Amino acid sequence: MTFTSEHPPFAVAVDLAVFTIRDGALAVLLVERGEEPFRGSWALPGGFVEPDEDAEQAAWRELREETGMDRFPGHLEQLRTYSAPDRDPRQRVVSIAHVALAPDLPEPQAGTDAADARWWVVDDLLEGPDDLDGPTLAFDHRQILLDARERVRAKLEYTTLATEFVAEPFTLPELRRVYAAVWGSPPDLGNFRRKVLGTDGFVVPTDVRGEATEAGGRRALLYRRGPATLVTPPMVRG
Amino acid sequence: MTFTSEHPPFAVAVDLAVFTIRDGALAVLLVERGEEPFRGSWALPGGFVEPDEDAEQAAWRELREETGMDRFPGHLEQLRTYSAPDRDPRQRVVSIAHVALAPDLPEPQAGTDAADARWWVVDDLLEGPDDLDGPTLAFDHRQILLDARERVRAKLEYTTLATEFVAEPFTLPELRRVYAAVWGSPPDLGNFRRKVLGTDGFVVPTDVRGEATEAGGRRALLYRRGPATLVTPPMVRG
DNA sequence: ACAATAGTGTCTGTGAGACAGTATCAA
DNA sequence: TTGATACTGTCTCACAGACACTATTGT
Repeated sequence: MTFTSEHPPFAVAVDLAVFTIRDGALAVLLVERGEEPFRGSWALPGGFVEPDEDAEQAAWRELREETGMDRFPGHLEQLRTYSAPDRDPRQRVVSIAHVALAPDLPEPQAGTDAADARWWVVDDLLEGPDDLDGPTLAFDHRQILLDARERVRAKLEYTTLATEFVAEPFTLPELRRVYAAVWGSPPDLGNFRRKVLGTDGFVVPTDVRGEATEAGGRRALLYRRGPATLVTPPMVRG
Repeated sequence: MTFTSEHPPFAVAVDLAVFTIRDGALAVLLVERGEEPFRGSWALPGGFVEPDEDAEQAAWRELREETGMDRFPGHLEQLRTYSAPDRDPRQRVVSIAHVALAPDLPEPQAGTDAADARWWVVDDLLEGPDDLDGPTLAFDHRQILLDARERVRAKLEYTTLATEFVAEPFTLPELRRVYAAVWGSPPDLGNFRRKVLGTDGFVVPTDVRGEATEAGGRRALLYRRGPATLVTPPMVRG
């Protein structure tokens, strides 16, 4: 590996697929671009990596900026890096994409360089013959979003990551609705409870029951996240 | 995401953890650095991404250069990107690390900028109280190697990737030795056969038996790789 | 009482773990 | 014939799938 300073300059960015559950559906945060290229298009939030930070720090910083929160209350992990030479028409930009999960967040603030920002139902962006209900995404962000969704779907199978989608304390029916939203159909009720409660450290019970809903029905017990991170053997997608 | 050309220049590199099975052990290709920094240290092979290629193309190119083969005969995938600001003392270098798997390869050629290149037993580099038998790796390559090994270990559980470690045609005992090398102990013989042969498209039988060994013993049937890529439910690490 | 939601119990099949036994080879 | 290696069979247990049943709430 020879280094000479004639190597071409790259810009290095992070892009974020920030997921939450809204109204029973998996939703992702998009920003409307206020600058060329793709002005007016919707894109994943992101930004350039600064000289004194690594990609993860840059991702946390963008997360705080885009959501307007001091401390983003969810999970963040690197997804993969996208590096096609022509992925940005301006110059060579390599993007280190990340996935973030959070409990239902408030409507986001439009950042300084975004015209607008809002949550979109992921299926409206990715499904259907012609992505009926959603806009076309800027850059290669459709591919990033596809990869990010698949990462989340897969990780719900063998990790306890689903708990990052609910605010503490939470009920098991709430947690089950996370799986329903991400996988498209709910896991069997009894088997789901058996798996979650049988996995040591997945959730820890409180002695408090949740609020009554207007429809009536038994009030569910509240839980908090446990220390476990892996589920073995994995759950299987319904 | 605002773009202005004052964003600092990064160099973008690919680094490769190239694995093979040699003498029943998982081995990785390292090069001895002929340039500063870390001159004389051992490092993962790699190089800078050129203006007209993406990271994967750069990785394939490096793979051909380092192994001296026209067409590298194995599997390649992106691992993750390492971006600590001080990971290279010369300037800001972001490295998109990759994992490659191949059947037993010839001794490599030292490249133009490497003093030497050879295979190392991975456990000699990573295990033991003070990495007894191996050198200290340059840059953050010890961490990359740790992550790469874990990726390979995990992927043997739920994919058919093990077949990339053996040349076609191969026997089931050979394939089993791959698992033994990567996981540290061999899976149960009978259960292993049941799983591999019971997974549709994992391997396809030929009607030929392998060569006799000098120790004698029954000659094993030869197989080729099948079209399947996933193993469900996964194998579990012994 | 009834509807709605939370939670329990149980039957059954699949498949992994463990390991004993059989087949085929060279010397 | 012996030792070495390849291959088959089987018993058992854990656990997921399916689904019926009970419990607790509001109206």
